[in-house]
Amino acid sequence: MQSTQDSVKSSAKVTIADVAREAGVSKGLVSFALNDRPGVAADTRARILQVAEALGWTPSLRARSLSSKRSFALGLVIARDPEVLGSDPFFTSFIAGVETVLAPEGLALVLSVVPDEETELQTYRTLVSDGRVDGVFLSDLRIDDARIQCLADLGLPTVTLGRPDQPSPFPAVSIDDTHGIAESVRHLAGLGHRRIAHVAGSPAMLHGSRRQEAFTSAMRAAGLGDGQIVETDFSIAAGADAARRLLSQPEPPTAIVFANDPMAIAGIGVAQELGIRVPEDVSITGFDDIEFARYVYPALTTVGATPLVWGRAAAATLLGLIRTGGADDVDLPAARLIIRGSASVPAPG
Amino acid sequence: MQSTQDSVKSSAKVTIADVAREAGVSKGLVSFALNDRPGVAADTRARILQVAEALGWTPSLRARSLSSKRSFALGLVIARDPEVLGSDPFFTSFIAGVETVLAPEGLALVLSVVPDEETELQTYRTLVSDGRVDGVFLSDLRIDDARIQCLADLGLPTVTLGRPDQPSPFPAVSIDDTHGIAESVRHLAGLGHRRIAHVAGSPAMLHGSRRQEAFTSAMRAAGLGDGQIVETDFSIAAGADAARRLLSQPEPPTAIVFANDPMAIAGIGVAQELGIRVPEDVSITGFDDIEFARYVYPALTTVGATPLVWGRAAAATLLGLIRTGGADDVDLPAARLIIRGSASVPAPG
DNA sequence: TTCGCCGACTAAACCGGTATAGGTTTGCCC
DNA sequence: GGGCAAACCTATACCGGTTTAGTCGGCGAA
Repeated sequence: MQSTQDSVKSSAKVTIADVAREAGVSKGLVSFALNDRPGVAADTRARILQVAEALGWTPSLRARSLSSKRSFALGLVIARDPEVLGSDPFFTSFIAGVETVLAPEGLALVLSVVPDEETELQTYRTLVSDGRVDGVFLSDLRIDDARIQCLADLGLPTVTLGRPDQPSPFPAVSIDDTHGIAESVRHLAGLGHRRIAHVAGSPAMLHGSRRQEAFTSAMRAAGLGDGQIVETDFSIAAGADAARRLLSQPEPPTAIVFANDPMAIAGIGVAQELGIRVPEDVSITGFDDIEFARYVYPALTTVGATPLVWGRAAAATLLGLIRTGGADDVDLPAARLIIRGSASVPAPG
Repeated sequence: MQSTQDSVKSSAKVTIADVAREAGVSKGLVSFALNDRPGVAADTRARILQVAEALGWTPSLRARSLSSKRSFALGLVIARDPEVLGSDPFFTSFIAGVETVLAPEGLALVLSVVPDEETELQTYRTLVSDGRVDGVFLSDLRIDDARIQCLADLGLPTVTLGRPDQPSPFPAVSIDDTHGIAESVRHLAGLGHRRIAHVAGSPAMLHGSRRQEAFTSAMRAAGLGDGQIVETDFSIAAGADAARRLLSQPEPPTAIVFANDPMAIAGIGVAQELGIRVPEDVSITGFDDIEFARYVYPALTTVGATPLVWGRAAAATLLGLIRTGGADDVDLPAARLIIRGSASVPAPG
């Protein structure tokens, strides 16, 4: 209140040189103190940090990027038809989870939405050659996924969402979704269903084929044969088509296990449209537990995925990989079946 | 195939200095040629670019950022409860639209998902002080929105999604959503409905209050009084609650206009749960035309928004603002009513 | 012929950090 | 008391572009 002090003397950004001068040390030492590295006396370090604080100095991200060859950002590339993407709430929740660990670290998330795989590979290359990110999340793993080799070649630190079907140099953060499918089948079998069908996701996608396998083996284990399977691309439209096909048969299944919630919800809609009651005439289960699942009628019996938790774990793992050069695989708790109203005992006969 | 040529001689990144040497000019001139500025002879420029091409030179984004004080990235901050966010497909489509214009320009999108407004303001400040972005999109405009002043103070180029209710220094990219609401009311009135209710979004949000006003004035214009209105926060849960409240009344409305699709879909669920038939006993309309709208039963009569187009327009406008220092407001074509099965003539009586 | 000016181009400073090769102290040991 | 190493710290060269202050040659006007 009493001094016409500096501190507002100029709106020019304060730099490391200002801090160094004010603290009576060299730029280099300020840098060392900031990144707390050995070789700085404790009291000197304290003084430097205090001066920095007083001057309100924030090291320039840009300068840091240039000299340290890091970018302080992580990347996520999503390859999907935007139209289809919209109905899948996975990514928004996943990203929210990622943010919870990035934000406190001062890291940013660079997001790309691209239409196809070729563009996706190109995007990774650009991301690397621009030095835009320090690492990426690899999602929607596919069978024999070309992106793994691409990212390995690029030398870009990566965390895969799920364990690839091929040798991979990257840590995987996975959630066991086969358990939930098996639980679904057991639940339905326990209710008395014998003709259970599966609307599978794309067999080219790892979680699609894995859930399908889980379905088959659970069916066999329950002594129900292989069960009828219709493959889709995970889209709502495809799910609706599959449901229509299954339910229009002479002897339709009494229960359908859908590989994701959007398709299951479309399935409920198709059944109703056909005058088939859910769950009296056909039981339906989904996978994901998206918010809609609780609010459609009947409420969807589904398997609860936790994209937010997944995002958090993936971000923590990627951060560890980048900082220490290595990271272990992480296995999240298996997704569990959530019982609501869309599955019940089959109609007699 | 025949020459053991260079080009792979060293994996070291080729820099502007390499290009300059190879082309026999100075670094500065290469820079001038690259950013095609006056003062370079046409043939010299051509030669430089050709050498750059031959050497496979890509200017370092980091170096460019440092010296030019730009970051070649745009930002989008979303403040929402991640749980609620997931059910709203708006952003994924919007982002996809944004990407279609950013990608060809070599720009990246930095995305932040934050839990509340205070964090959002802080995020903008960090984004600016880190020089992380060259501009941002401001979405989910609120009444008397504090973010506008904040962004103006920060001097961050901004495009608002919709026209704010206060003086704003920023260009607005808007879509008229009142038209669609009015169309909905007229459609329902034309079918013979007299008791029409509105499940409004948050009155604190601009599109919430605007749609509500549009509803009210359309009702009056149709000579149907003010109509019953329930305010929500746009969330599915709130929409379900509102529907339950409305439909449990002694004299429930025969039609409900929902401020968005997720709430409308929840509304259909609630009605079915209560044993109220849609559309026989109650007609329902939504807003957004999310993908689910086509696949629930009955298919949702709703107003078609076009987030992808919006994203494209917003990105183009923001780009223009950043590059030329100014940009005009853009008005997208009004959202139109899409008639499906969830609204029909009311039951007699 | 000479001056002035303009367009093309060069050299070097600069952006704001990081990294590294020295320089001082200081303390300890023989 | 000289020798030496560890602990601290400084000076300076980067990182790879952009930008500015000049340099230089040539041409039109005086």
